[in-house]
Amino acid sequence: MSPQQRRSGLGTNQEAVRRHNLGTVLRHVHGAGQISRAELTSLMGLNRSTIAGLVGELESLGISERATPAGGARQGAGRPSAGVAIAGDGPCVIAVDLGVDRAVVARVGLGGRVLRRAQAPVPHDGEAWQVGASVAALIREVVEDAPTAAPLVGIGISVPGMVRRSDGLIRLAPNLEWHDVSFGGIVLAALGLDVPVSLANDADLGALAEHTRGVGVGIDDLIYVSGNVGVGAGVIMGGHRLEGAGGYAGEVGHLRFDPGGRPCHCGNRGCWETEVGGHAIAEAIHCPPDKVAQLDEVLDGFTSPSPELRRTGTAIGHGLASIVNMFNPRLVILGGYFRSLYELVGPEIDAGLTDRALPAPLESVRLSLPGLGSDSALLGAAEIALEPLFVDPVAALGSALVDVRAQLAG
Amino acid sequence: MSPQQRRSGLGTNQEAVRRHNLGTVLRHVHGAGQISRAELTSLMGLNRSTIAGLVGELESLGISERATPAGGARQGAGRPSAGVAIAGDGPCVIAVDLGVDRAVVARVGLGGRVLRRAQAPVPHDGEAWQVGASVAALIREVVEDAPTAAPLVGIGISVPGMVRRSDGLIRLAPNLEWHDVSFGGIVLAALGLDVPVSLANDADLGALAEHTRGVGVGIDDLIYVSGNVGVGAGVIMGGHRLEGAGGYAGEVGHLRFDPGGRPCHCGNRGCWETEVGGHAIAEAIHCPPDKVAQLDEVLDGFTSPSPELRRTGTAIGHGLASIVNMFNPRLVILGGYFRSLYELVGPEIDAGLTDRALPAPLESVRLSLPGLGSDSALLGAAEIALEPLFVDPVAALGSALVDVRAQLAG
DNA sequence: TCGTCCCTGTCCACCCGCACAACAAATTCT
DNA sequence: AGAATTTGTTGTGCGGGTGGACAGGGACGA
Repeated sequence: MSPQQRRSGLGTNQEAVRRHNLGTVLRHVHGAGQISRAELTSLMGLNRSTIAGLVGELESLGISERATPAGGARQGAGRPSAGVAIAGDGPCVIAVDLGVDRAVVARVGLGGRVLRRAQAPVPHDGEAWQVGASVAALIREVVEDAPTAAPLVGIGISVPGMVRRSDGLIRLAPNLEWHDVSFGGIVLAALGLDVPVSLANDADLGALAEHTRGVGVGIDDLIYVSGNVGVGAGVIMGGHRLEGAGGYAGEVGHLRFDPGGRPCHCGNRGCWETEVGGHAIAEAIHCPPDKVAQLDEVLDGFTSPSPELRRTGTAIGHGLASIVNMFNPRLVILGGYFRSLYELVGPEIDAGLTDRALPAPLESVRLSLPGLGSDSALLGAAEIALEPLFVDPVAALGSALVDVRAQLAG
Repeated sequence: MSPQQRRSGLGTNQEAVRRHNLGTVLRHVHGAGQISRAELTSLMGLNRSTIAGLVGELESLGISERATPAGGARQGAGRPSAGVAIAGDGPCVIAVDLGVDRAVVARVGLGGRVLRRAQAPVPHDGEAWQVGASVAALIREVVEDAPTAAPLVGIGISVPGMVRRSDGLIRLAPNLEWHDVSFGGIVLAALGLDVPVSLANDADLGALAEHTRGVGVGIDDLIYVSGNVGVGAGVIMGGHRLEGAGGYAGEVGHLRFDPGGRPCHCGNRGCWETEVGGHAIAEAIHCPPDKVAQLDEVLDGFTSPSPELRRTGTAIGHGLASIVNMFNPRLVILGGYFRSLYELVGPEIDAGLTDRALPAPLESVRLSLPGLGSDSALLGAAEIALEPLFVDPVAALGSALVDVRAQLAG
């Protein structure tokens, strides 16, 4: 959601104004990590005294605290502006990055600061409740050292599959072999807690995180293409997540690529994924099938690309061209094992894209590696969990969980 | 733009609240044509007295006028609510639908009412200034009988090509053979006027119009696929137009369809357009190439589809499947000659889509014909010209042109 | 070292816009 | 016809952003 949330046709009353302004201040603090009141006034276009009031409210809510004027970048004369910093025991969230072979869990505070992290392998044929128990154990671990005063706002979970927007149901996670799994409920049950849980697709969250604090800061039209066994994309257009009717937008893996190509697990032939998906690449580099989940590590061991890999690079570029034609992004971020591939066959990918994309969309697009490394999805999960805080800080804190440690013990 | 315009990170003051609420009231009046104050209060969630104040301001601006309680649908007891209707000599806009072989121009008032229309053929090899002069003549015609009091808010132009969002430059209109044409400036120069001009792609405007007052009312995720010699799409996601970095989003005609297919004018092989574009279909039905621009009329003469046409229908369905997978729309509207085709080979299109789309996005999508017939793009052009009125009615009226007739005479 | 300049934080009165309550008006239901 | 119901109108109150006055705090120049 954007500073102005997307309501359709509603009016605005002054209560909503306050909510929005308070949330926007917090969003700026979150984005910058630390920011001066003077910057806030110029960014938001409000009066000094108004900003003072808003900042005061955030402080009394225990979200932010006054900081000494940021030592570094002093620009001109005049009284230095007091900083607004994120409170040490301010609100935090749990972020979960569920991968095909491992789960990463982190406690994350405002500003995207990872306060503590833990991870564990996930069995290949694990049932959802087993994985849920394992994730719950990791959550208990990262909550262990949380300050008593720090409220837990929610849990965000990144999923390698299609997640229904309306209720967070995992419709299909092919590489976990899950169908219609209510993973949020499973984790909550395993924890014995009741906090807001948000789930979303890993590529969508990668896009969100890169837009908030990665290479995509300030770029309002970007796509994060993720290679994680399957191929998917997260799309941000006009500064907003592209979700689609059900939340399934961005399924670029099943773009028609070559009608005479290999059969795909979706039932068709020659989907893009059959050419550039994890299994296709594993085959191209003669990597054993059981190592597909660690494909990025395997690829990092390569120093020079084989001809097969070069051909794969071209195929990636050709697929990206369709994506660029369809969405006209300013930035395409290559995540997952595409990250390692871009190091190896970058020129082939670039050439494939340049060859097949239309001139107009091509001239404004740029390819890039993720700015957050392999943490994009994890930090994106933190972002969606934090989101309610920016829509209505007071309400979000009201429904947050206080003293999580005690709650988990009891 | 939505009721809440997309500003990034700005604060809201009460002046903005008033602007927004006034614009939102007007948007509702525009959408419904006529609406009661009571409906406005419940739609916008504001107090009766606030709505009364807003409606009063619209009346004093000469935009709306008080109407007798809508006779038809009386529901319960109680005093009937006074209606808000669009003023007879209220603001209006000029809408231009530039086609490959003809231009349609209309004067359109709020509520999407076409007050007067005119059209003329456009020479196949016309230069931009010639077409501009012809459009200017049509504009003079439709303005002839405009009430003196009615202010002209702007001109909206639908273009069969790629339009740069930042300045409305026509980057490429392949079937007009235009490159980098500043058509807005040309028309204004021919008129000797200075009013706001907005240009956009015809498919984008088709989507917009169908979303506002066609089959897509209330559906926030839809795609309008337009067949007009070339194939393009207009995308609305989350209630907002999908524009992309440069404004070129939705170029679905150059999706990779069959790498071994026919060469496309874009330089590649086997773009979707080479299978389902105007020229391909003309060939399939043995229609002479110079009649491609009137393909819809030719198709309307058919009663039963040939096997070639059936194959084309399947190809359309397969292409739509890629689009549905990428965007996950709730509604796909088939415009241009796809409209006539759907009457002929609807089952083949449906089957092609069902065959190739993923189950999750497929289950919520529906195909449909345009609700506005062949006027979608024209009414969409009116919509973008009216847009400033909903963002800030007072400001838009301030910069509108009064007594256009006199201005054009002088 | 001191004074000036410039910018910022704080406090105040003020204005604007929405909400709320009370009353009048208009229609339906009994 | 009277009660019930819903809406328009009016006046008052309240919340929230604005703007000015004043004080605080650092940079720069003399």
